[in-house]
Amino acid sequence: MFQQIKTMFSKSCEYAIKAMIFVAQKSKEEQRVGIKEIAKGTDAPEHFMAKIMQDLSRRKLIHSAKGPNGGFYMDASDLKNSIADIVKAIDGDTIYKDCVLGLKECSEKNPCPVHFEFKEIKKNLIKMIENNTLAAFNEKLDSGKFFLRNK
Amino acid sequence: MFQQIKTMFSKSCEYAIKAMIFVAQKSKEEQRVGIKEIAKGTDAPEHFMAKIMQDLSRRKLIHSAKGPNGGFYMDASDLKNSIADIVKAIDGDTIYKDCVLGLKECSEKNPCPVHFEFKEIKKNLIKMIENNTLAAFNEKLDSGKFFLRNK
DNA sequence: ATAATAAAAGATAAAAAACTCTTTTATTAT
DNA sequence: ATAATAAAAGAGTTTTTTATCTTTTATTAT
Repeated sequence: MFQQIKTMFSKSCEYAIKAMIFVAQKSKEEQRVGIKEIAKGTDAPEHFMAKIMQDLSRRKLIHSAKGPNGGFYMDASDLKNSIADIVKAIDGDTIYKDCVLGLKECSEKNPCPVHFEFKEIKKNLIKMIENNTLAAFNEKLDSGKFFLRNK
Repeated sequence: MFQQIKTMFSKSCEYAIKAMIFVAQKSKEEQRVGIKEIAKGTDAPEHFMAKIMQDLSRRKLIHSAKGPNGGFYMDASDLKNSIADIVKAIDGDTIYKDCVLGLKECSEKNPCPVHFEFKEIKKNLIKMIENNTLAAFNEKLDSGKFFLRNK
């Protein structure tokens, strides 16, 4: 079988997380960031990223302004959003409820064979994405220690 | 955005894990299991599952025999395979090396912003899927305590 | 040898995800 | 008011994944 890529999140979600971190950093100095700059800065296809930004905007995870000097930006409360909030907005909350084997009725009382094995993993994953807010990233991300582009 | 499903593994991989567990259980009493029975027992589309079984067979994770009384079966060494082996066979080993944000060059020295956050999670996930062999499941899976069908 | 069985392989179709291009709407500055 | 700017929205296309259907090959039992 030749699936090249199978990552934890969808491509859209990967782009969304990158974009949010990118804009978060620029938002420190009250800058608005245009879609072209976001696409370049995250190495994502511009028009595809535009769609994702629309989604994020519609879901109130980010602010936007049309017209000259317009673009995307974040206020203090936007920076409180976590990776989990972004994932929920783009990929939905299936990561919270869905069985790893895709079973609809999988539960504590009616578990699939791998249910209990994955329970802890998922708990840690969820805790992590909930605890990591954009504000927290902003503190960590200082000059050249991390990167968002595909080199 | 309206992706209904975004699970850890691909659909093919979910089916593969279910099928392997299903056949593993039947293999205790030297039974061979036909593709129809596997599809029914795991609530998967028959012809699609057939393709997956071919993959698993080609990759030597399971044995098969054509003709009357033929079907899929496992020997003792097949039962030593872990969930990780199945995942690697179907979804590839991207879970081992790929960056959560899809960056090709992400590494310890050149990390994406979420690299270190996800490092532990992935380590635990990998440990878990490697430690859970089919043989181990066979011991755990006793009468009606777990299920594989979508009810 | 022949018929029946069951997996393997091939070829195609449908659905979802990823990506692109064009038009519209809102805002700002002149 | 007008032109320029930039996001929003609409309408595609392409690629990948999932699923189905048909033909071939191997094996067994008669």
